[in-house]
Amino acid sequence: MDKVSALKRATLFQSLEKEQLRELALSAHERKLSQNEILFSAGEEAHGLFVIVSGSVRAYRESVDGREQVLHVERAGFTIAELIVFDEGTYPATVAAEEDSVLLFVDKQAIRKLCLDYPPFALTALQLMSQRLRRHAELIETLSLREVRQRLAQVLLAEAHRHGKRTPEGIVFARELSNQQLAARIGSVRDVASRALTRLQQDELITISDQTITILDEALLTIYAEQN
Amino acid sequence: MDKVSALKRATLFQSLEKEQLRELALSAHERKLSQNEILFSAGEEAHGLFVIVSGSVRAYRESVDGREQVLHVERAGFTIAELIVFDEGTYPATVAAEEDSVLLFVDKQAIRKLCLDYPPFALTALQLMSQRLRRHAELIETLSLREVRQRLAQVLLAEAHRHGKRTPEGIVFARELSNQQLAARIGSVRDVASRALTRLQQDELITISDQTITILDEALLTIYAEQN
DNA sequence: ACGCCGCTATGATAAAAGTCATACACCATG
DNA sequence: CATGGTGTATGACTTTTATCATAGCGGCGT
Repeated sequence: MDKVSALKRATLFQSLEKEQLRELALSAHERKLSQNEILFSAGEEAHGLFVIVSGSVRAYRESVDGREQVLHVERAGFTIAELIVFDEGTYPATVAAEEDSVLLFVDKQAIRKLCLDYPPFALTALQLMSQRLRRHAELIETLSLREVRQRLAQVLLAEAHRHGKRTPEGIVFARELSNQQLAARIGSVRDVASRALTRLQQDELITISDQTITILDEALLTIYAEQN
Repeated sequence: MDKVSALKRATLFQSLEKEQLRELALSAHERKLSQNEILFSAGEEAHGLFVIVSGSVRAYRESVDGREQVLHVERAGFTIAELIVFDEGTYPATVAAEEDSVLLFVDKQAIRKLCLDYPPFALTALQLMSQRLRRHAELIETLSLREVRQRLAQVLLAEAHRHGKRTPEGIVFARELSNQQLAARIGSVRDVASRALTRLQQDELITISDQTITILDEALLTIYAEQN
């Protein structure tokens, strides 16, 4: 793998010069993950961050009885666990591969050095952290103030925006998440997610057939997700 | 008010030299808030951040039916809405005064300039954002995976650590939060918070009398808050 | 073809949370 | 001292969410 060009594709390293990327690449090493393989667990000692070269990973927390809540999902070009570079703490969440993935580990000292030597990089890092904070704030609001079916609607809308195609019938996209995965996103359990999905179909907000989901009326579903 | 020494007391500006503080102080201006007065609302155009000089403020989101979820509470020496400096977005939450408070507004351009001119400052900012992210992750876990009474227990433990006094009977602290405020912290409503509080007393985990709360057995309450 | 695995669906029921109504204590203020 | 505001407590009830059990589908390897 060409580590330099892999790093270059990451948003975090956008502002860096070739020379800086080369230096980073020296300390970077590759890590391959099969689907659902755990990269690290919440609370583990942290020595660096990871750049996602291909595939995608999820960061989640789990309760004693095995229930999971996904904090965020990151895809190629993004980084995971940046925050441990700056506060010297342990990993704040467990991270596992959503699909087979390739990552690059980068030592935290190298990143800190970049911040000090090259301020524009620090600004990029701050921007990324800001976006993450915003998304977390959204998630907090959703978990606290909306109910299961609305949260599910939000996830479906997000999926639609990520990889849906607009057609005369509505926004169409391949179903990539099992009921179990949906449940982990919305803070519930498999059974309840299944029912909620059924209900959205009964209410004629979506249709599902053949692992293909159609959002019949985006505006309507959006109102439904946010109202009350 | 001496703006320079007020700024100096903020964690965010810890690493700055006198000269830099003086320059910041030039553009800073004071804002006084009475209890519950709103500083800004979620979604408003943002031009800078605020340093809390005295008092405390809460950042929260609300639903259409008026229910609130507190994201975090900040006290003197801390800053609020730092993230808007770095991602050019609007304010991510509504902020209101928990008690009568004095704040200093600082323009975002001044902060960006500091990041570029003086990298150690950027690192401090990144550290603060990291801590905020960690706390948000905790909140997400709590909201998603624990039930009301456990969330309440967590809030009480946090209050105890913040301003409780250890005595032979347990940790004692003045009750500063109404049922309504407790509810907003744990993502529920007044009635439910009231019942949960009653229940914690029945279970002999805490006692309340005369606006004074005693945590009878910290270890026990902690287990209760986290277990299952 | 067969059983096995992973996934979905759904009925029955229980538990948790929320809603609504009422009552009461406390305190400031006219 | 009556009045209104604020905060608390609690019973009765509904809705939402979770749990448990069962059944079915489709793919896969032996």
